Amino acid sequence: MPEGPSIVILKEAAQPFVGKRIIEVAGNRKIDLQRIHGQTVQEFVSFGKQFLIRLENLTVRIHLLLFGTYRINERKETAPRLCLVFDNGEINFYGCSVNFIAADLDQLFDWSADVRSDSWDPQAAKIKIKHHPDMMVCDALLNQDIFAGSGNIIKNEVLYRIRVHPETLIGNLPDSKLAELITEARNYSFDFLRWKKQFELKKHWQAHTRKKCLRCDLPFSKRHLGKTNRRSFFCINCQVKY
DNA sequence: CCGGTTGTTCAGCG
DNA sequence: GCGCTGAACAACCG
Repeated sequence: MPEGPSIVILKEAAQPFVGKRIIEVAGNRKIDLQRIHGQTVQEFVSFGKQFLIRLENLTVRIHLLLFGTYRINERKETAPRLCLVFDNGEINFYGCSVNFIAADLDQLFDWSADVRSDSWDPQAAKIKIKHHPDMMVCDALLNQDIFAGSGNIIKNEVLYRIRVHPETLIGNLPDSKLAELITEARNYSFDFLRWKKQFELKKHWQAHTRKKCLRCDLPFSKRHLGKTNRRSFFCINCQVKY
């Protein structure tokens, strides 16, 4: 479900509830959900993989993790972690983390790190990533402080596009390749969003879960790499280790 | 039917 | 206090 672009889709789907009052709250999350009963939705915000529901005096933060799902105006068999009912419908969240944030969102979130947002700042990303010369590029693309919203699919697709081996250290990456890395992290996020909306995301995968390289026809390597130890699909022939 | 995963946090350890 | 590891969470696909 949830790399950043999927959260953008959720935000768009939830728009009918902006300005609406929560007339009923339920869910199996072990916090006092009734705190938000009666509050009005000011706006829905996406930040990376997080979905924020900004209310009058606090914000609900939802993270769908690996398996989280949601339903709008319908319910699943299983009990929702959080259910919000409005006078024009309801939204249900399952298998996710739910927390309340009382702090100012601008203090908490670095909006410039969200690769998919208008606030994305590639120059800021360049400065941040250069602080980690010993970090592998595969870990950098999963670092939410630098590339908020980028996940394992985006990681694999971006590294294949720019022909860089996932174990390349940031400090060894030529400046031109670093620039490509930052540019393509954003580009692929937009492609991901467009394809996901058309229900054809998987069709466009060139690296993720693929068995062989489209460029040279050699078998892909599939290994768990980096400190994040996540699946990497890559071509040792076409992707250069700097 | 089982194994694996588009993710993150936290406890426990050395 | 640090970094590392593994567990926990929980749903769906192949």
